Amino acid sequence: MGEQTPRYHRIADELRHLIDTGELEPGQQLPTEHQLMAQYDASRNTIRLALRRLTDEGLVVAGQGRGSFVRKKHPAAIWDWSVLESRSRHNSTHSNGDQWATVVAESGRKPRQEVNVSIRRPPTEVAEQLGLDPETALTVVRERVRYVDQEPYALADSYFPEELVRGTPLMLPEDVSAPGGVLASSGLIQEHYQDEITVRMPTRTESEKLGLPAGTPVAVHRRTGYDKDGRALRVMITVLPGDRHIIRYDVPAE
Amino acid sequence: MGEQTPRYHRIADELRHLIDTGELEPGQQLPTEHQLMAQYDASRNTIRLALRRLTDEGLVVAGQGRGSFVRKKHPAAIWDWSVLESRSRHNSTHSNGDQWATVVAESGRKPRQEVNVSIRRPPTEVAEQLGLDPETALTVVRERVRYVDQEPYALADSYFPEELVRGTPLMLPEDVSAPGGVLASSGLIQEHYQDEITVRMPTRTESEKLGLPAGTPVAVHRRTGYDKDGRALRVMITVLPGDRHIIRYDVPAE
DNA sequence: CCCATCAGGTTGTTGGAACAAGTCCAACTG
DNA sequence: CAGTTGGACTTGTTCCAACAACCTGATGGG
Repeated sequence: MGEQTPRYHRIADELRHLIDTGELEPGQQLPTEHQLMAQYDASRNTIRLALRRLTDEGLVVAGQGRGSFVRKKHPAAIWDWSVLESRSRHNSTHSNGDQWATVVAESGRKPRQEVNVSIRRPPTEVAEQLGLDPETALTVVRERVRYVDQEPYALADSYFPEELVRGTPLMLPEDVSAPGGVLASSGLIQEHYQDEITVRMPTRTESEKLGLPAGTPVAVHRRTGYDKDGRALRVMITVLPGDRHIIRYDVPAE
Repeated sequence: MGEQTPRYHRIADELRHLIDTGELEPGQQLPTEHQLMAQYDASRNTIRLALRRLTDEGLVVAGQGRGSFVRKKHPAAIWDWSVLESRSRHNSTHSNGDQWATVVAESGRKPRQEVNVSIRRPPTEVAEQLGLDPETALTVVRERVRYVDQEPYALADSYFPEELVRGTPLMLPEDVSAPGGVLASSGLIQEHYQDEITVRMPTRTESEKLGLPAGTPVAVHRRTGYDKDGRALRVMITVLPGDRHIIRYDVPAE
């Protein structure tokens, strides 16, 4: 009986095919595990393995007591960090700090953020980016959880070298409309950014804060702002659930 | 016995903690399932659920007959599609088509690609980006599988409107050093790009082509090139395994 | 009529068992 | 000594069983 491919693989493949071809529409309920057991003459374990496969691929969501459903793709929000945009705001030193709230509000949805400010030693990775000594350096950390229409949307943590922002409004746990502007008022002008985007599975805490269903990876967007001398002024790390975001850049070619 | 959090959650948490704190180092073998069964006095099912949790998070890889190991993070390759780079190549109309091979070779590693060229109707998504009729439009499709040192690295599919490239070398299934240049020789100059990055779990075929271990998401980088009249000349879709890539942009702020 | 309760259905968790398939190394054979 | 074989070990697949947690809709009481 040594089939080359396991049974639950093939069951998953058949179900996936039904989803891909649209025979099972987004939002529609899949057959129950019991029904699938009968349909494929397999044990519940095998059925559950097949279903787990689909949920891990992000095609299906299951809810205890409710059933399993074809996942409907979120209308992905466009996260435009393009060059052109930052250019169009002439001489703008606005960081994306909270022009975010503005942009969301303009699109008719309701932004909300929880802000938490603390002073502490940054992760070594961040310390390196800021050119600080990982052992001794202190940073002001602004941790934000962003919601749109009460739905968790992204995590955004900003790190500033402590000596640069001591005594500024950045250290207050309130929305700051333009952290970049605050930096600028201290003569600290972000002249260029370096963005690095990586992809991974969420940690457990990220998963909880963002309410992510299984099989949802995240993009980590790390923006480091430099002044004209090449000194790093801040690092912002944004964790974006993969099912809710498109990151967009407009790039002039020449 | 109604514990609030399931047993396999807590077992996974403990193991994850060992990994996070470095008590279990990257590459090191975890205790076998049997040992864990004894250690936690749990059934094999429960242990396997805990382990699966970790593999799904990308922290652990398991091999049949070998054991389970802490996953060692790949030395991530930096995928620099920054503005500055494309600017520094004065008047360059090079797309990233195969300056890729050059860049890889310069870093002392060995690039290889399998190229497959065909003419067919593009996915509706691509047709829209190119401003073509999804029902009738034809595109020249260049599908590449890229390897570095024999390891699969990325999938890169380019779509050109068929009428734009008819009769050009782009239709030959060979490496083309500068598809952008080829376009240019027909008077088609890409004047600006729009990049869109999304994150998702790989499809099964992507998983196979790229040899991805479980728990590895991918970034999808879609670059659309436009001429100065805003006409879309091509779409390149690159699938980048999350464990092997950092996408980088340098962005001037003003 | 409205609301609380309850029964039935559904997925989640945990235990147990057996065999399959792959890996690794030691012992054996030629 | 080289190559093969075999056995022990490990993860992979599949079955069965029972209970827990949760949701939904129907039932019945106020």
